[in-house]
Amino acid sequence: MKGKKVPVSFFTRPDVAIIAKELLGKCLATNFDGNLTVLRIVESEAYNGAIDKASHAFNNRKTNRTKVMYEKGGTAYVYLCYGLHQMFNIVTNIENIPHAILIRGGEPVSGISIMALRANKKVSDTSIGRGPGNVCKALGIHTGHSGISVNSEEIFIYDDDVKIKNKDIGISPRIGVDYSGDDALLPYRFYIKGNAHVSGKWRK
DNA sequence: TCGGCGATTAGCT
DNA sequence: GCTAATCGCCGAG
Repeated sequence: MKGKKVPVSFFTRPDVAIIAKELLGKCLATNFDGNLTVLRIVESEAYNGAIDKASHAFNNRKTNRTKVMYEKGGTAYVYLCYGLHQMFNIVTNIENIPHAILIRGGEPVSGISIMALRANKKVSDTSIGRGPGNVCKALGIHTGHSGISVNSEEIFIYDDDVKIKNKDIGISPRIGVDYSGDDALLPYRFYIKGNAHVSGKWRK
């Protein structure tokens, strides 16, 4: 791996949408059992805590599952959806403010053959890392990793100085959150335009 | 304690 | 385009 780890202070800043946008182009790496796998983040979504109906922590809802979102920025929040897909989020802001960023898509950078094996796909398959469930499958992340730091030995983010130009960044409403009324329209999804590893699928 | 449902995906048609 | 798969979470009772 080349480049430097993103410090925890990157995630403890107050504006979750800016952090989500700045994550584009950075690398998300996992290192389980000596198997290093890396995806470059190409799609992300911001969840704005207590005032965001689409967030699990809306209205400061705090349960056994969501309590991880109240940790300080830089903590991983992983949960199971539809009984079979795991979603990987990064908690942001300071302690007790439950902001989070969902990683929705990534381009394979390193450990590609391992990721293909985990996903039961070919190395050339661009659907590895496209969609939040696939990101977790490729990187080997599961709900047991919820609560650990994203600046740890097992999971970390690093910056290898790949710069994404503003004109190459697309912004849109979030996917799959129709149930959240007006908040479903918020422009909290960020992606790299034209990248093959961005999930383009819209619900309904 | 119980029952409905979800920040989705893959595989058909 | 449509839908089954599949199970932990959470609010109601």
